Amino acid sequence: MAQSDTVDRILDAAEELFADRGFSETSLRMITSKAKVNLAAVNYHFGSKNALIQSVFARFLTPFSQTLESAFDDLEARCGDTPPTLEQTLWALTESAVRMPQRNEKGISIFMRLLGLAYTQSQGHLRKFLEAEYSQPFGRFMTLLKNATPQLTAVERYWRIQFMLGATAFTMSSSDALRDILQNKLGVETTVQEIAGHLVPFLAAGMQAGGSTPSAITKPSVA
Amino acid sequence: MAQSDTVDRILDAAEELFADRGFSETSLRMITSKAKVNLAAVNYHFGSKNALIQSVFARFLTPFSQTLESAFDDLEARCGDTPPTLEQTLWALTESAVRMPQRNEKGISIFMRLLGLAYTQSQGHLRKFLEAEYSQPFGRFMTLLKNATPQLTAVERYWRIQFMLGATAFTMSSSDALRDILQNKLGVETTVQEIAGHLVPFLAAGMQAGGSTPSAITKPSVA
DNA sequence: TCAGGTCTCAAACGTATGTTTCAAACAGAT
DNA sequence: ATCTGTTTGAAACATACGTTTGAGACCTGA
Repeated sequence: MAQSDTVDRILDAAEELFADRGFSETSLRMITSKAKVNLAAVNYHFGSKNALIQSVFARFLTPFSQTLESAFDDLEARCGDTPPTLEQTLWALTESAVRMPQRNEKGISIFMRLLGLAYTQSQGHLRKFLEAEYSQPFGRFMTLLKNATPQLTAVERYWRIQFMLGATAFTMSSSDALRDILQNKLGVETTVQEIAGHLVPFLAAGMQAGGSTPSAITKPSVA
Repeated sequence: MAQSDTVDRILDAAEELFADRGFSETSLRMITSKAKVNLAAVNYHFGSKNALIQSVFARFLTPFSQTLESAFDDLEARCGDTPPTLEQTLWALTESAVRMPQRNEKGISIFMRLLGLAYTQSQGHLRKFLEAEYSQPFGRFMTLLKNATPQLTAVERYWRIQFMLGATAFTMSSSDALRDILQNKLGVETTVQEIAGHLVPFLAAGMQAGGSTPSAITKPSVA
């Protein structure tokens, strides 16, 4: 073999196992046996398990962030002086995710699930790595959101962005299971694209919700 | 001591460590040393680590589900024949969570974080346990949601409920960190109650969002 | 052909985990 | 006070983990 494909085999196996089971619950031995590769190859090629985790993210996040940047470029060019709307911004993000070239039919699900895991299982090292490598498109997305919702106070916008991230990360991270449930309960087949089609209007409506707290919440009674 | 408090000490320590670090990342030795209890006590009192995890959930979920049931009873009594509105239903849930008697000032955060972990880290055994033990209040909540949003199709409602769960679980599971960030960035102090005050209108608006997909999403170009 | 670097392999290392063991300490009832 | 079942204690168990080792295979360029 001209150049070893061991690296890619390890990345493929790790990506799928991580997405299925999480990071701590996936051992190097599971990965190497699925990849049909020697155990030592991981530490030889990547140095450590943590570095492997970061490499798995880098492999799809780097092209994705480039796709995203150019989608934002297009959007801003199309809008001229007026800032893009909230829906436009959300759709730019969504389409960038969906359009990513996939290695296989499960690609987009794995992609989403890994993103969700990155948020919820963040191992410290992963969070630092992602912040260091991909803070720019993230910050740009935040700026677009800010300009698309000038009516919100900073505090309100902050929380609503967290809610959006939560709804997205959570749903996508278990999109496979949720799709199966829907298939069994209502007999409906669903694509990731269709999930996004439901999600974006939900997020946009929540983000632009009117006046807050219709009934003031009562303080908890101190026992 | 009349009856050993070892069990409670273990539960307290486990609850806090699980909330901080997740399940797989928390060892029995961490728990027993934090609880100042012998290692073997866990297996003696609970049988296994998995059973301990379930006990941690049972300790706060059982009283919570009772509180929730009576909150739903009150709500339905107050509404008479007309079904409760979406906001009313969401507030009933939120207030039940906030009103739960807390063991300490971090109680509500830990409560929320554990719920989030239950969803994202679900170990199989935990999911089965929760479904077996607490399906009734959950199903009742779903019915209330259904009656409060008759305009939605079943599929649309299904996805929007997932989005609500995601936004809630995710936000609450990292509410401590998010509150710290807000404190540092904007100098704003926040209580969990206030987070709920932001969250409920967001959820209600998203749930009742109007017509879907303002711009049809394009199919991914097959490379 | 051969030397040198790249890569693979089986095996072992040290550490950490969940669990078990069994003797000692304890409690409450007789 | 003594017995009995319950709870604790220190230690060990078996297993799994991430990582390291050193010898061998392989390819490449001279």
